Amino acid sequence: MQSAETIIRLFNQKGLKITPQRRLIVELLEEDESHPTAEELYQRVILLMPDVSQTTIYNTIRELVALGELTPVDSLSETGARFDTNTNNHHHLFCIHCHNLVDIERDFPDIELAPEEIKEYQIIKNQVTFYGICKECQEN
Amino acid sequence: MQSAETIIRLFNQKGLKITPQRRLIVELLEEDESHPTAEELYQRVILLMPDVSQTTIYNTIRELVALGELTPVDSLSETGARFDTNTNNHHHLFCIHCHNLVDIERDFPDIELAPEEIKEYQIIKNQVTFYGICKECQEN
DNA sequence: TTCTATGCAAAAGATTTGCACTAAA
DNA sequence: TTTAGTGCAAATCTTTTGCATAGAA
Repeated sequence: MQSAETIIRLFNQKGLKITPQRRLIVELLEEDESHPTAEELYQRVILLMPDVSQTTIYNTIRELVALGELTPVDSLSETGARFDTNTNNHHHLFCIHCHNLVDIERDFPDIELAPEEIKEYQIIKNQVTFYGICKECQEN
Repeated sequence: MQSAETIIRLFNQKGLKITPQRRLIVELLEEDESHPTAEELYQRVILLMPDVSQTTIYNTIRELVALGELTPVDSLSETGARFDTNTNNHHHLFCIHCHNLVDIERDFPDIELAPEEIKEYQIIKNQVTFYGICKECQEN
C-alpha cells in the first residue's frame, strides 16, 4: 500500500470521510509487514484508541481492499476448508471465477531461494498455485 | 488417498469401527478429485444416505486427515483472513509452526505450464509459497 | 445541515463440543 | 457387553448486517 498521507488523500477524492479511527488504522497498516488478521489489527488499534469497534476495523479493511491498497492473502476457498484426496506433494491450478481446482503433478526444479532470501528458515517444501480462468468461465 | 478397501483396513487396524456412514464417505472420496468442502461432501453423502449428520462428516474428515489420507488445501491462516500491505505480485515464505509470513519480492521465470497441463485455462499469475520453519521455531 | 461512519447487538456461516442413544466389535 | 460412533442442539469463532447516534464536511 501507499503512504498513509496518500491514502488519506485517496479517501478524500472518493468522498470518504477521514475519521480519527480510519487515520489510525491506515497509519498502523503503513508500517505493518506482519500480514495481520482483522482481530490482530483490532488489538493493535485499541491499545491506542480503546473504544474503536471491530465493525470499524472490518469496514475500513473492506474499503482499503476495494481501493486496491490492501489485499487478502490468497485463499482457495471462501466457503470453508477444502480437502485434497491427493496427499502427495503437488501444485494447483485454480479458476478465480468458478473456484475449480486442478492438481498439477510435477516438479518445478528451478524454484530455489538464495541464502539471503531464506531468512534462516529450514525449507520443507514449496507449492505453486496458478491463478487463471478456466475454459468454461472464459466462454461467459 | 489410498483405495477405500485399504482405508477400511486401516481403520480396523487402529481400532476404529467401520460404520456404514464412514464406508460411504470413504467410497465417495475415493473417486473425488474436486477438493470438496465439508458441506459439499455432506450434500453428496445425504443423496445416498439421507440421515447422516454434518457432525459425522466433520468427524470422519478429521480422522482421515489424522491418518494422512486426506489433506486440507493449504491455507496460511487458521484464525481468519490475513491481509497483505504489499499489493504487488509477490511470493511467500511461511513458518508452519508460528505462522510467520515473509514476502519474497522476485520473479521465478521458469515456472511455466506446458499446453497440455494448462487445461485451456487463461493463466493470470502464479504464486509460490515456501513452507518451512523459521529460525526461532527451529531453536525450540 | 447533511450524510457518511461509528458502535452496538443480532445474525449468519463454518466448525466444534456435550451428551444421550445406537450399534459395531 | 463394551466401547466408540452417531445425531441433535448448543456453543464458538469470524465476519456481516441493521439501526440509532455521533461527527466530518
